[in-house]
Amino acid sequence: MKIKYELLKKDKSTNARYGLLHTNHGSYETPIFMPVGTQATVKTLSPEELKEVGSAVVLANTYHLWLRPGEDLVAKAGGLHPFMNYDGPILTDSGGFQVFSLAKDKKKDIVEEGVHFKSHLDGRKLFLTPELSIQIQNKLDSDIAMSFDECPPASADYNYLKNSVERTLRWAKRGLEVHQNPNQSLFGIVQGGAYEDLRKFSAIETVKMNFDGYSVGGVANDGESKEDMYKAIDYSIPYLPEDKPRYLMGIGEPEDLLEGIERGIDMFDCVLPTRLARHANAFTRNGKINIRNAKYKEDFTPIENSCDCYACKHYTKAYIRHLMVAEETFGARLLSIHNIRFLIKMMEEIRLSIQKDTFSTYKQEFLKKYKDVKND
RNA sequence: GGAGGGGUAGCGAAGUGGCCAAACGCGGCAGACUGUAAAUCUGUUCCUUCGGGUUCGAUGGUUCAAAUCCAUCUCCCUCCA
Repeated sequence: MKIKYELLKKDKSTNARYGLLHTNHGSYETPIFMPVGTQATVKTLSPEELKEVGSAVVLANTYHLWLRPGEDLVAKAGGLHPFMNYDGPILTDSGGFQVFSLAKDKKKDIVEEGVHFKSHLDGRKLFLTPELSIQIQNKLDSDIAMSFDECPPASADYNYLKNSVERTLRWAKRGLEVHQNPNQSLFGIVQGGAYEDLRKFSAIETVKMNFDGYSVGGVANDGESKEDMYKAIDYSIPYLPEDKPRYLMGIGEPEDLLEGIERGIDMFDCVLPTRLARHANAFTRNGKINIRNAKYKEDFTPIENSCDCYACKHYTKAYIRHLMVAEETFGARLLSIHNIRFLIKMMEEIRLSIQKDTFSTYKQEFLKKYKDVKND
């Protein structure tokens, strides 16, 4: 069975919407934040811990699992769900982003057929095509597969983007044609940088192919300004159908989640909560803090008194700081739990506010506090 | 008592006449991170009113110039007695 999106409530004053995402592994409210587990694990967290923080969908990555351990091995295990012991929904990214991020300063050769590039593991030559990406994802047996798109750098000019958008459309079609897994949904990806006509064209043409959901891509590239990101969303959303989920790829700063939701996004994924955790940063209602800072040395209070996560219920900043300074992995785990819980709790509150038509107020008040931040 | 080796920034450790306020590592202090080649990377780390000032165990000397050469003292390590 494919996923199904059920729109339950539209915010009165913004494009924010509240809905339900029905999957083969449960139904979940949207907007939703999805943690990233590139190599079939959300770094440092067990599936049980993911559940405990209220997480539902997790991401895994086609490129990485293709290279290691290989999609056939995962298929032998019965697919990603049994392989990683996760019974919630799994979304696989297509590898399009890796072509961009791994080969940033190196040789890569994007041709009509696909992309030639080198393995980050052993340097051997690889050739990834839209068909191969989809076939791998079929075998991985994720709930949601992503089209293989080209993720152009933020510096790409109009002409490059125009060609890229057109090629991404052809790739989307090719992927759709070979997609076979009846239990797996497939999303199309809208590209086009911050250009209104390109985003519009990309959205309209992608929607014509009738995917199970649509995402706005190319917004988490380095060098991309927030303004361009918001434009990319604004220019894409009007052409996306209301009865399908909209997914903003790679975005996870609290401010950006609010901006995305306000513009009509339902799904987000981001490595930020887990990466920041490993780098000793914690989200708080007043902004991010670096728990390694000397000022927390003797701070025997939780990261946040108001937080209901395992880390905040049982551990102090002084202790977590000690763990991070001593490079103990438990520190990264506690911070990952907290950071994911922070974003998920935020989404819970946002969903409630949309239902009560108070999203705008919620956003305003959240940002007001979140900005007090760095002047403490 | 004898022979040898050595004392360099918070620690370890290069440097053995000028390019040395002194490599590098660690530690310290900060910062970055948005579809994870990231438990990674970057900056900074004698004092300063940014002109400069004071450093390489101590003191004195040689030299235009000393962490680097000489003398004395002092402390540490190894071996022999």
